[in-house]
Amino acid sequence: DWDRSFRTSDPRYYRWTQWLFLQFFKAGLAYRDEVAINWCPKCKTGLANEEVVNGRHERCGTLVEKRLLKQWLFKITKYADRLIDGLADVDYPSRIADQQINWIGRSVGAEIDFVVAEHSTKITVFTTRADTIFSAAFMVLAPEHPLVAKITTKPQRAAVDAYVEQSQSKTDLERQAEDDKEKTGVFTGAYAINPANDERIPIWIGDFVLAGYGTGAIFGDIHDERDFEFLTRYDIPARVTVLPENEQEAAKVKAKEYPYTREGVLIDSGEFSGQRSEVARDKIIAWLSQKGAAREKVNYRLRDWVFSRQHYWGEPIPIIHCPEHGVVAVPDDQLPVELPEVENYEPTDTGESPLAAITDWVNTTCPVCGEPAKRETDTMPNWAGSSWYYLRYYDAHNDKEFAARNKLDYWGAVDMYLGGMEHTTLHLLYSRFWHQFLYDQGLVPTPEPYQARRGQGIILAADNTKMSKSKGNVTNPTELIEAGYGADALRLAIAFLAPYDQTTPWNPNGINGTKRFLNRVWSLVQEQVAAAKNPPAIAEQDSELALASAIHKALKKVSVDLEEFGFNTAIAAMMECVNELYLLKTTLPLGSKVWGENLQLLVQMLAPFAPHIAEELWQQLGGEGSVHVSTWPEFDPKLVHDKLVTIVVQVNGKLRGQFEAATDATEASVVKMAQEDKKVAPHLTGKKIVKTIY
RNA sequence: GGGCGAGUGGUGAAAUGGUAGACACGCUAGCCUUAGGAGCUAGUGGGGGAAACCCCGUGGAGGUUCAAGUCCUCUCUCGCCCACCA
Repeated sequence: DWDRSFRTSDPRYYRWTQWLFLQFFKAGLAYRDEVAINWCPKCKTGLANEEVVNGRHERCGTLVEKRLLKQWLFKITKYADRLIDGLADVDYPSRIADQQINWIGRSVGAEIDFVVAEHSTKITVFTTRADTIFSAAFMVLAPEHPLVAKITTKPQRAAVDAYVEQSQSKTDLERQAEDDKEKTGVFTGAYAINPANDERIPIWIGDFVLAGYGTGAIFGDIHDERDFEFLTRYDIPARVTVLPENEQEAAKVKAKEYPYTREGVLIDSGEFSGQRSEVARDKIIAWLSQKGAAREKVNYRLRDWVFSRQHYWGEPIPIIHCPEHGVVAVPDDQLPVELPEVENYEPTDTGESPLAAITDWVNTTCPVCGEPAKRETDTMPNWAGSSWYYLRYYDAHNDKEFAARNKLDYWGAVDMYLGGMEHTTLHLLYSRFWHQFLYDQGLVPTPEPYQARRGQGIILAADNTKMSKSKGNVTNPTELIEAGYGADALRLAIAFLAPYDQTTPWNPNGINGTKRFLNRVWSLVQEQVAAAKNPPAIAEQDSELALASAIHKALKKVSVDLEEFGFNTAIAAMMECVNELYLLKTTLPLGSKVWGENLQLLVQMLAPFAPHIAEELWQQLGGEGSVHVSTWPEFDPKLVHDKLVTIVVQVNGKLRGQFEAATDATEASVVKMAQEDKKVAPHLTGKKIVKTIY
């Protein structure tokens, strides 16, 4: 419906994107914080975690750097559980749901406090293996951990400072240890007290510990592969507290031959010795909690969503900074905050948006006090406008609300949402988050935006890599159409290529087949239309029945396959049907009313796949109105069943013969026919039939 | 290292546990045509055979079953996603 079209870059649209942002802001879910964010030096902007793939910006492939910047963030982590649980109520393919669950990375464990010896400070660590607490041999802080400077002893200061500086200059990719690269760290000189057994353990810093996950600190022991590697390298004494039940294996574990990371039986763990580790885990957390040194904690791999961009192109974040009143929302009646006209929209390298240079735009007044204030100059990411666009289709031109409630109620959730797999942890996740928030605010009627989701497969180039403009391996559809194939043949070729959700290479010759098929349909109808001027006198009932049967069998297959996205097999069924019609027309002359009616059914089936040719043929066959608004035909169950069925006979599991039998033949008669079949009989002579399966 | 998925002809692919390779591409031969990069007909998994027909065959090894591409166990390979996430 073209009356409902709009652009997300149009101020009449992004006015509401800004308004929705302010709802997040007012609910405390959009906040400003100074964080080490991913920075793309080429695009000169900050990025969300989701936009960094293998240490590179997913758009341009540039190696991402870390920068400490004051940024707008969305508290998507608050919705982590909802984003997981909501998947149970929608129809998504499991690989999409699994990927989102995996991305959110829910991890249940505990936070445990270690007191720093000779200090009053505590360091909190996160662990999923509280049962191994008695084996804690050392502690490691991320280089960015706020306590590093405070606890480092004088003799170690120089080494620690050097290490911190070195880690900060590394990109994420460089910090990631590859297989041959060893973990590095440096001792702070300080010690922590293990709350379980009061042992002193050394505190190290190491860049394999991530500042952004958990508490940025861990305790290390022999029951973790990374920790094992670290303690081996730096010769830190360690103790085994979990043993496998297998005695031989347990001996090797005791000898510290390798890190034992699975569940087992606790030893050397105070009152918990002798218990199964998975049972002891919760008890130890409870025990430490009583002492005030631990609490249950769930962590997520998901990070809060960095929402600021330092681009000109983006919706301005509708915020005013007032020296007196701080961060103030732009009042609704002053929306939209439009992008100013500029000479130069190139990004700067300062971490500031190019908007910051436009003083007469930046300088404004505070909506609260009317005193001079400055506009926020960061803009929103491309994901902002796309996070709610589907709602705007319900009420595309409303200038009072983002969409009227009665229209939202009427349309409800999106029934079927098609899109690429690459959106799974970007747009699809983001828009579910927005929608869940809007639902909580009472602004939309459904808890989830999309009832069902399907991901289409990617068509690869002939070289088996993804078609992309930058690689220049793209087959341009326009060229095929200009080469005389037509849009219908192209649509069919794409749909026929492979199952809808499958990634598959483009076969440049496939379109020959679909064009040939359409030509055959076309010719058949032309013959019919011409012959109908002098209809044949004789009609043969058996052939007419065979004709209807061929059509209805295809109709059944197409009807079922359409619902299941089985487009390739639906098209195959129509091809099969047309092949059969070509055989039939030799015994049943074209031109009859029966032919006309059945060909109309064929054209109706074809219409969703080849809309243009179907419309033309529909009119040639005398169809009323447009084929595309005609009622989808129902297949006749009586016609899809054959009168004869092929019976296949196996003897001792081997295929020995086949014959045709009437569909309504009795079991006894079919068994008799099978035994008497001239190919089957020789395999039975001189043998006793033990069992017959019909 | 973790998660998910997939391995079937020369190619893309079909196949509620019941005739493996539907449908198509490509190829071969023939027909038709002034011509074919059009159309039509026939053939096209491998091996054997004059033929009827027989044997083998869905990455590999086992298993369940009257019957396995399909179910189970182990294993190899490839693809996608995530990844020092404690």
